[in-house]
Formats: sequence, structure tokens, C-alpha cells
Amino acid sequence: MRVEGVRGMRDILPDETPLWQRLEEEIRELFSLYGYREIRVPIVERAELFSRGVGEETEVVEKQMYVFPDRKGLMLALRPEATASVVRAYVEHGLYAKGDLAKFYYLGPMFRYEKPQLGRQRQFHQYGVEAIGSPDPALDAEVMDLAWNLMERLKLRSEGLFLRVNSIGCRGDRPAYREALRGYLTAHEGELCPECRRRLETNPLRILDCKEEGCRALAREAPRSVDSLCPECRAHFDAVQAHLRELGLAHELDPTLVRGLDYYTRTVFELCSRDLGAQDALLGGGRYDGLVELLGGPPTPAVGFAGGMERLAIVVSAQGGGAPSSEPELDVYLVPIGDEARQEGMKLLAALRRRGIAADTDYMGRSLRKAMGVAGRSARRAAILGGDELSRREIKLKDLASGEERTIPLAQFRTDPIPFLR
RNA sequence: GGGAGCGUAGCUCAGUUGGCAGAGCACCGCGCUGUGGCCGCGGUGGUCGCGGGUUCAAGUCCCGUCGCUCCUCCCA
Repeated sequence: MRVEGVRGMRDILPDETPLWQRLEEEIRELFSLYGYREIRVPIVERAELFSRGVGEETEVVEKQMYVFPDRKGLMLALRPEATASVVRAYVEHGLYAKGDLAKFYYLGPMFRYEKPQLGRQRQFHQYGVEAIGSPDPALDAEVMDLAWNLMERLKLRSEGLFLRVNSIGCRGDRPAYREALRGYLTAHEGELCPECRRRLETNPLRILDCKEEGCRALAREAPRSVDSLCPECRAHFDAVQAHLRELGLAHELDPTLVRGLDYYTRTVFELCSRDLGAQDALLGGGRYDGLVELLGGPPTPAVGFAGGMERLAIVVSAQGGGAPSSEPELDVYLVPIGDEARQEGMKLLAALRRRGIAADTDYMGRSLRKAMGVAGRSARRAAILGGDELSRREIKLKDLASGEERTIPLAQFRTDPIPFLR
């Protein structure tokens, strides 16, 4: 009976993991350079963390979240994103008590029940940062600089990338904007889909990114959030843009940019690639000045972003950055001839590995000829150990690139192999 | 959520009007019994995604289903 994998859950096979490891390394290194420290939060949380934090009315919570009861009936969820968890941890451990800006980064799997396609799986992986504790517009700009810097570090062509920025205002601006929007949309209520007619009461902002054609047409003509910012939010947004210009970060203002998660306030942004298909967002983020308080902490402003690993991997390999290296990964491939040599060889292998030498041998009963073939593909050197060598307590080392061979004392190779491998 | 295309060997793919299941690569063997890459010859490998139906006969036609891909949408 053959059991298949679950739809939307992909295996990342060894041919692909070197690319992932490289991306993860670059991400960790760069985030450290900006003062972020890694936080690891659980994959499973109480479902209410997301319905409250991310928003009951969001598509992510409403339609895409994996929710299930545990054995005692507690409603749990596989995390669809990490910001709510990081903020939960921040509040739960009283990290605000340090009175300092807290900078976290994370890396890990997220889960959303969606229709899978290129760059969109049901289990996917995100990297992201959260800077919690400061309202400074310079911090918004720093976070965007970090995002852009990551792309530079991965040598992505800047022509293929673009940064979209918008401000959706603060909670104080929301009522005025919501009413402006509701007023406009109510006047055109007949053109809305049934779902959106309901949203008109509960959350008219969501109508802006409804997928129904009629709603989209209305959304294009609707009042814009940037036009109803309070003086403070206006000033904040102006300052963010000034900092972006100062940093030389090319960006475009997009008044229709609305993030899909309810916790965002003020600055929102997306870094997109022209090399992806319909899913062109490489990463997205913004401010969430109300979330800490919403989840039971003191009023605390914050900003961050999250990016998709799968999409990053697609774009990097599309630009040749993921070329699978055909470089041999082993230092030595042992080719023993005969049972006695094989026994001796196993001791040698164990010793080499304890000296930090990457070494392997054949376990498939291959002929000498075949074993040499495997050696040629996988290692820089073959170590041939047969009766002749064994009787003289020697071993033959063959450089598989040049074909050059030399015979050396076995004991010496075992205790100090490195000089022979240069 | 809506729409389209595609599922044949480990991989990439042929398969005509319904008539014996194919190629290249990979793998194994031999040429070459202690030396890889090149070459030649031979071989292993298939629930034709799965389940029904039509038919003397289905990889091929029909229905369903699962999966992948793309568009739309959503977002990372």
C-alpha cells in the first residue's frame, strides 16, 4: 500500500537543500548585522491567537487556517504566519520590561490551506524580522533597507525587483476612512458580492481586496487611505519616505496596497519580483503599532516583514544562483579489494572521519571498476586498499582529477591524513 | 473560490485511425578477472496517477477522482 504525501506539502530533496542552506545562512548572517536575534516560537498555537491577532475577518483566518481540537478539546491552529506568535512570546515573557527595542528574526514553516501552485504551497517557509518597541520612522526605513539588502546579497538583479509602499494610517484614522469607504461603497451596494455586502458592516477595508470582479472595479475608484491620514500619520509617512530617499532606496507609492492581515497600521510595503508569476511578492510587511496591546501587553509600536523561502529559492535559481555544484563532496572514496581489506578499510574510514575528512565507501557490492566510477563522481581521491597494499601495510591514493597515484604508509595516513590530501 | 492544461520506466519524453509498452539519460553486466571519465554490445526496470464505463480489444474514447502546472485570486 503506497501512501502519498499531502497536497500542498512538498519534499525538499537533497539536490535542493544546498540552495536552502545557503539562503538560510545569508539570511541569518544579514539579520545579525542589523542587530536581530533569532527567536523560535511553536508551530502550534491557540487558534484564538490568530483570530484575534491577525483578524477574524481576514482571508487567512477565515478560510486558510488549519484549525483542530486537541485531545481535551482546546482549539489549536498550525501557525499561518509568525508575527502573532512573536508578539505573544514578547508579551508572555515580559520582554517589554527591558525598556529597549526588541529585534527578533525567525525562520520556519507556516501553514495555509490554499490552492497550491508555483511559489504557493500549503506548508511553506517564511523568514522574517520583528522590531518591537519604537515608533521611529527611521526604523521603518531600516527594515526596508534590510529587505533590499538581502536581495543585493543574494545578487538578484535590481531591475527585476520593486518596492511598493503605502500608509494605511493609525487606528484613529480608521473610523474616518472606514466611513468614507463605507459611504462610497454603500452608494454602490448593488454592485458588491454578497460576501462584501456583509463586510460593509463588519470590515469594509477588506472589500478593497475582494476577488470578485464587481468589487474590484469599485475598489479602484474608492477613496484612498493616504488621503485621510491624521497629521501625525501623514508626518510619519513623509518621514519614512524621506529616510528611504536618504538611503537611496528606490520605491513607488501604491495607494491600493493593503496588507491582508488586520494588525497593520501606518506603513505597509511589499518587495516584488518580476521573475515570479502571479505570486510576485517576495516579502511583505509594515507597522503593527496596536498588536502588542491587543494581545495583552502595554501599548507598544512595532514594525517587521516576512518573506517566502520558496519564492526566494525560485528567483535565486532562475537567475543562476542555485546551480547545483557538480563538485565532489567527499575528500576520499575508499575502494577495498577483498574481505580482509574491507575490514581494515572500515577502521580507516572511522579514523578519517574522526579527523574531519569526508570519506565514504561502497556498500552495494560493486566491482572494483564500478566502485572507481562512483569514486570519480563523488570524491576528489580514491583510496585503493587491496592484498598487495595490505601485506606491505600501505594504501594507494589516486587523485581522481589528474589520475596521479602514490602509495603511502597506511598507519601514517590513518593518524595524520591531512598532509596527503593537499 | 472561479477557469484551463497535463499525469506513460528513477529522470526527460515519444506512442499514428482503439490492435504485442517505446527511446534517450540513469542503473546493472560484458568487452577490460586490481583502476573511474570515452567507446561498443547486452540487460534490469512499467498498478500507462487511481476507480469505474464503452468495446472482441483502451495508454488511446467517456465519466468520476487524486495529483501537478498555469491563469484568475490571495498572499510570503
